[in-house]
Amino acid sequence: MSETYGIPRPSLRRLPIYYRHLIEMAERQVPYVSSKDLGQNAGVPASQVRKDLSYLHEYGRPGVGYDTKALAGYLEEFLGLANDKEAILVGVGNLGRALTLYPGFAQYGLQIIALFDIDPAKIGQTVGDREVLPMFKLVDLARRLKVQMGIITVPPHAAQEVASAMVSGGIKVIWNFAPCKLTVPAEVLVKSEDLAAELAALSHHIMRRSQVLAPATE
Amino acid sequence: MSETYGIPRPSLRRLPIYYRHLIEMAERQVPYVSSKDLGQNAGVPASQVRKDLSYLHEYGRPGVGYDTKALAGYLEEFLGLANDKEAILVGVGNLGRALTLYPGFAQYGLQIIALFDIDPAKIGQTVGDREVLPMFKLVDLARRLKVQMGIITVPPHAAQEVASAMVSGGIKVIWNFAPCKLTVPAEVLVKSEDLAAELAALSHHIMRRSQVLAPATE
DNA sequence: TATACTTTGTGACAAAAGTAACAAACGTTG
DNA sequence: CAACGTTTGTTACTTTTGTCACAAAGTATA
Ligand SMILES: NC(=O)c1ccc[n+]([C@@H]2O[C@H](COP(=O)([O-])OP(=O)(O)OC[C@H]3O[C@@H](n4cnc5c(N)ncnc54)[C@H](O)[C@@H]3O)[C@@H](O)[C@H]2O)c1
Ligand SMILES: NC(=O)c1ccc[n+]([C@@H]2O[C@H](COP(=O)([O-])OP(=O)(O)OC[C@H]3O[C@@H](n4cnc5c(N)ncnc54)[C@H](O)[C@@H]3O)[C@@H](O)[C@H]2O)c1
Repeated sequence: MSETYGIPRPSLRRLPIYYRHLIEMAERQVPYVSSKDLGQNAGVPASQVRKDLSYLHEYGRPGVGYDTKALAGYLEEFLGLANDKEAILVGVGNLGRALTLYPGFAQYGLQIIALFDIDPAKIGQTVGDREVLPMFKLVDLARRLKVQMGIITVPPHAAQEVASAMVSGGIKVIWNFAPCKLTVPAEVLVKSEDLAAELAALSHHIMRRSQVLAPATE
Repeated sequence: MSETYGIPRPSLRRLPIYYRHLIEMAERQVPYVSSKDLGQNAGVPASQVRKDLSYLHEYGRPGVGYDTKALAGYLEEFLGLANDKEAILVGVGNLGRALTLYPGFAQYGLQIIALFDIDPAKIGQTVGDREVLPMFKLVDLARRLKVQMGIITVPPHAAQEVASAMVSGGIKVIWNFAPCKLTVPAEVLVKSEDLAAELAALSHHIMRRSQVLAPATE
């Protein structure tokens, strides 16, 4: 069962897309949004949208659509976007810096409250108001501040040790950008973002595409 | 049918993970790798690995496993990782810079051959040996060099116009990091990496987790 | 060679996800 | 208010994906 307290995983992952469209529509003062609308924006059929929303228990009005603000508010609550979520980020390299400086995450309630690195040259530097701290402070800080999320942007060979430190610090959710497998206790959730793997899958498409399109002899 | 020339999409996306483990094992001179091994590394059951590999037509040896180098080589060919794929990247901000400077993509055959931005302050700058070019050069350059992939790392409000320019330049595959929907002709493949949406889905888990774990009264 | 292990490939089955269809609900228009 | 178009919630169905189980194929050992 890949369910997550009642809602299938693929549905859950579509909700933020709907949410984003609703916010946009709310800004434009559009009072109602239809499943057709939401579907076109998300690239899924309207029936899919209705099914996804039926897992939640917020209802729309036949002939009209969904109340824009009400549904946006409900999704915000369901996804916990209004709740503040505090995170630490380890590995202040190019990617870590980009994630730290990205303002979009704050709109979803994420606060990156501390940065860590092993490189003495980086420790003490400031990135977006936050100072880069040495690794030995990680476990204690995470524990003291009850940090909810850990973001890993170190090279893969260092990722496991960072993950273990986060676990020691009581962190229960890890967002991992290093291309490797992490071993953690069962109660810890690891979500990996493997961009290189996505690229490799895309690479296959590019090949097949040029094969199909180039020798147009047939 | 979400098949991709015979192989289901989820299987295709697991292949790079297997590939990575095989490369590691090859470096350690391990001659054979079993489906159990591959599965543990990828976080899927061994039967899943065998099924995925059965879509390709490279076979393993019962009682032994898969020939490490042979399978790695076959996956490399199947995924087209050895083929050079030329890409342009538009939007040399924090994320664009990180992607440009990341050496890992080159291992998968990706060459980012040109950078573009609209900001006069960035045009002419150099990022990892590549000069940032003005937007008006995009279409012509893409067409002349038969660029295969476009990478979009501009703010969402600018993404559609960039995508359209890429299409005009004959680009057939777009890797989009802006959190928005892109409308392109059917023959163009868009793969979107929506990190904020992933975060929002994670946010839901964090909420549910703290609810389940904190009030342990029941 | 016989026997005791491993491990593969696959076909049958189970679960999950997506699609389509439609009655019921609603608004609008004349 | 009746007729018509729109849109919902849900059910039934199809397709896709994942899991399991096992015969067959291989290795190792005595
Ligand atoms: N940059 C990208 O576009 C990109 C794309 C895909 C994947 N990734 C992955 O993301 C991760 C980070 O990539 P990057 O480009 O930012 O790398 P980077 O080399 O720029 O940064 C890595 C940082 O981690 C620090 N670090 C190394 N070992 C550490 C340790 N044991 N503890 C704490 N800090 C440590 C380094 O000092 C450095 O600051 C890598 O795993 C990479 O494979 C990056
Ligand atoms: N940085 C992150 O961690 C992160 C995370 C999730 C999503 N994103 C998305 O990735 C994209 C880039 O993020 P970023 O943090 O690098 O932003 P950024 O503001 O640092 O960089 C954006 C760049 O795009 C350029 N640009 C703007 N309009 C343009 C146009 N019309 N044509 C060409 N170039 C243009 C800007 O000059 C700037 O250099 C955004 O869409 C953002 O939402 C970023």
